[in-house]
Amino acid sequence: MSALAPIDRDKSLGAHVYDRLKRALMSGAFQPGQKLTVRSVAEDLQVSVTPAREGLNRLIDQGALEMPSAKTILVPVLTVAALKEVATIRRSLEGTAAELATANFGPSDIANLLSLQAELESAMNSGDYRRVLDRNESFHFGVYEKCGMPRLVGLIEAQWLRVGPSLNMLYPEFAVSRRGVSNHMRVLEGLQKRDAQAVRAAFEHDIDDGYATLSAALGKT
Amino acid sequence: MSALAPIDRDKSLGAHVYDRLKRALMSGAFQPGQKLTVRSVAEDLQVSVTPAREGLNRLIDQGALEMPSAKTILVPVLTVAALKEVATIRRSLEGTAAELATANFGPSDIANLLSLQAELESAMNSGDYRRVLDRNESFHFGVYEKCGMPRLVGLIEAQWLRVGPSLNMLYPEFAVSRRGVSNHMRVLEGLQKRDAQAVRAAFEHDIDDGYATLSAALGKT
DNA sequence: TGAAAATTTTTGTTGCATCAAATAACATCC
DNA sequence: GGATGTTATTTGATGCAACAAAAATTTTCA
Repeated sequence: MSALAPIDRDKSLGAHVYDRLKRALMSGAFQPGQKLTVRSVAEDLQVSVTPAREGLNRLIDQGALEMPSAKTILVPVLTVAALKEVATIRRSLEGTAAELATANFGPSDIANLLSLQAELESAMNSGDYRRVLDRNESFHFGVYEKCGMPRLVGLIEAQWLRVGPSLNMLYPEFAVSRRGVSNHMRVLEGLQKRDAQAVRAAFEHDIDDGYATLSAALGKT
Repeated sequence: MSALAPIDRDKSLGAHVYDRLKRALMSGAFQPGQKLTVRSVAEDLQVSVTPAREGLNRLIDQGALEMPSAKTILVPVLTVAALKEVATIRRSLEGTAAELATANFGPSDIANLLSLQAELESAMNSGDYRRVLDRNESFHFGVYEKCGMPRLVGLIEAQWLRVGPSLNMLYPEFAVSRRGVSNHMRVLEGLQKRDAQAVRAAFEHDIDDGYATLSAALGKT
């Protein structure tokens, strides 16, 4: 667990632990199946066990970590069934967020997305898969956040957190899939035409493609 | 907070606290706006502050409780904006769960729902609003749980928990609305015909009706 | 009388020792 | 050798005292 560094203390330590673990999870610092312990996290982050346990429990609550038995905390290994369920939830939630966000998009917002997409493609061309994943995330949430429903966006984040670790582990196979590019293009077109249904459809398609790719990669494990 | 009684100790105390608070919230034991404290919950449930705090924080995490400042925990007062957001999320999630559940329904499952609905209507006729709410909840989750996606059902539960306290406060005005009956009827018809889209539509309609009623009642506060 | 300041009380957070249970390591036996 | 029983270690949970900050209360003063 030395993939973590000490944190600075201003607000709640438990919240800090949660944030740091979340980022570590999304950036692929932990392997699926890896065991975490309250004490090791506490030591790495230089806090006592109480806030460490709080951060871990929050992640367990939202399904970003697993506790198969009373004394073991694991980074989840994504099963095909779990992936399918997350994909189903994501389709509902992200489709809705995207649909609602469309009306709130102005030219400058679209310009921001365009530059994000450009960065994504350049990262893809240079084989920088980690940056591909990062820009992809920014693109998606750049749209969702404009729906003006923070609780909805929070739920979506929780779903991403469940797939994050496995996604990172498989990212060369995943990020190399170029179908995502055309889906994002259709998002941008829909946004420009203010066609909410088209935007929703593009995101749903993107999620379906990602699900298929990940599902196939998972089967080979 | 004397609306709570001591709990028995077998599994995790924090989990128990969470369960008890959840039930208390859904059954209307707390008023929206009411202040909760770690110590009072700990005392009522006869546990130390650590598991009490854990249970409270879990509820805060999923939005069933609020923490407007660093030292105050509140039962949320539902704003119109929050209600609208919850209704949007519920439409997505519950619509999807209902749609997916349809294929898994057999005759005995439908019979169970029918008797639940009969109990609901008899409770409504006798003016037992609390029982109306209870049977309504059982009806909804009786369908959703058959979709075979526990994570999805968990997300739905979290949404109900957000509306629960305010729902209970207003339940005479809310439960008296008879539009729910015809929506449930359409659910049952759709289930019998195995028409997933009809079932989804019926639930979405039910949620919309509930939103409208609650929204109106909320405005009068 | 009423607003501002000072004081007391309340409150969530944190660190840590302790506990019981689960896990791991090891030895034993057939 | 492999299964089984035994011991040692690790681990999450819990209770509790101490702390700093926020709230509530009281006092002060114009």
